[in-house]
Amino acid sequence: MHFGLYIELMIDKLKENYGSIFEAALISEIERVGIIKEVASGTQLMHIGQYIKSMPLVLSGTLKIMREDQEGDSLLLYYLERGETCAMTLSCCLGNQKSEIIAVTESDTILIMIPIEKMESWTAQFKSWRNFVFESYNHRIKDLLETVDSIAFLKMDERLIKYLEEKSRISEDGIIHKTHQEIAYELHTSRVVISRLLKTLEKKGAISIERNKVKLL
DNA sequence: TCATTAACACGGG
DNA sequence: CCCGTGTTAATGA
Repeated sequence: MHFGLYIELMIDKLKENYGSIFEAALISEIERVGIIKEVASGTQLMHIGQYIKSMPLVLSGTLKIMREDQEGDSLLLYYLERGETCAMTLSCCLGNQKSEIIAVTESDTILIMIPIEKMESWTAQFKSWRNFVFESYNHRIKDLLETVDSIAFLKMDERLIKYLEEKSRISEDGIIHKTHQEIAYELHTSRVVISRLLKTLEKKGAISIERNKVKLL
């Protein structure tokens, strides 16, 4: 593909996703300094302890933001979709802190990376940017609280249902393309439990199960 | 009581 | 055969 045409496409995507919230001057600033990055599904973008040099704007695809312990066990915190950015990145950038989380692409994803030096000047210069950052913060904290509630107060069967609802909302065809093992990994439990719970959900008629597939009814 | 771990059988690709 | 799945038995919180 011709490179100039490719850039044009990305700019279209940028306007499509952010055009309604950012003023034109800010959009062209993003075009000028942003670095477009295409990432294949299943790639780890962020590691614990890594310093963050730029912040991502999601143009297409989905990222999952996860917590990880020393043994490498992990837990899903929330998803990032197109039109969103990562609040953890923002707090890391502002405090020049190491990352507390990991980010993995859930599908093929296109990002625009914004150098963190721009953060401060844009916050002063563009009202829409300021709003975007604040709203992003609010949204992420809301998601995070929901996850905390879910872990603290819900049993695994209810957590699984919530998880399936969230996943099918994000998925294009409404089908969750995951193995029981992968679901277990994200909910931080064992495959036996997921298999058993999915089986009972199927018997209740809430879902249908195929190999590598779960569909909500 | 319910989760985890290990183990095994079944079956589709 | 390999992998995902369904199930069970033993053990522990």
